[in-house]
Amino acid sequence: MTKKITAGLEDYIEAISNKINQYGKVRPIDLSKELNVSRASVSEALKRLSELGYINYGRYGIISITDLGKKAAESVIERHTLLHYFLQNILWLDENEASDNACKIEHVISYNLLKNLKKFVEYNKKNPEFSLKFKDTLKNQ
Amino acid sequence: MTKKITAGLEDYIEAISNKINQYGKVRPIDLSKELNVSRASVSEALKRLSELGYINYGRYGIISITDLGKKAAESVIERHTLLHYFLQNILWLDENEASDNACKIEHVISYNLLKNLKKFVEYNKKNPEFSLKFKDTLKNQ
DNA sequence: TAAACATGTTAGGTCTTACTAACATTTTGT
DNA sequence: ACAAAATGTTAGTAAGACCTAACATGTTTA
Repeated sequence: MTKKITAGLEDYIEAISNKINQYGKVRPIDLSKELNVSRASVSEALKRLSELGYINYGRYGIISITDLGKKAAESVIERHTLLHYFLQNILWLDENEASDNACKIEHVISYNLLKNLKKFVEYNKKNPEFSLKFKDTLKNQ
Repeated sequence: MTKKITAGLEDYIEAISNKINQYGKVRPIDLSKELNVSRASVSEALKRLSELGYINYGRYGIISITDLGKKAAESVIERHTLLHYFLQNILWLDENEASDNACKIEHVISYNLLKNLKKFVEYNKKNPEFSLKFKDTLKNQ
């Protein structure tokens, strides 16, 4: 199991990983915009993540993720993706609301909840009638 | 919609309400044990809740909940109960894990997530085959 | 290339939440 | 009733997360 990290730092490592995957790099300013925090806060978070061994970073240097950071990022992103799918395709929340809620819930769920939710989503994909009928009942209200 | 309150204070107001419902009263020491925090932390939290108008409380006085506090407590407890049910009877987590996860998720979900989850749980109660079959697939692994 | 602008860092605050240790008050037990 | 134990509060400290303002460095462009 990956070492513990605060919800706040999980948000940073998640955003860093996503930006690097999308654009090949991230700058502090991108994180500032993405996470709606000041450049100063980003600077502090990067320093902390770097001290904890999740990223490589130095004064004015480029940001890269370590293996430890990659594991952490994959773990958060897995939780996020799964929750987002569940919220959007089973509870039928709209895109934005699914995303917002996933961003918060992803930091607090246990491993077994993740495991069972994963199986639930799989089972639902194989047997989609239930959630589709549920969707219909939502409309007629 | 009830005014915003931090996750921490929500835990306190929830515990206060539960204890009063169970025993007719609460003392700081009960909250300290229930929430696994120091007596000092409870003291501070009670002061804050009282300043915010959620409880009536003064030095060495008895603790009672205001109408505002009752609304807040009902709101958290509703979320908790619903999540607990979902986690225990649809995702099939055991009692303790359902409870622990509900305690954390209850603080971060949106109103629409609550609303749809409520409907989902209702729908599931009327059509329980899906979750029962899902339960079987969990066993055979 | 040098000024203007964008971006990054640091310094110094604030707020919330928690802690321990010390002190105050209340309750219990003899 | 009074000492001992339990409970409640206050003071002082710390960590996390955020902020603004000032300063440092990099980049763009006239």
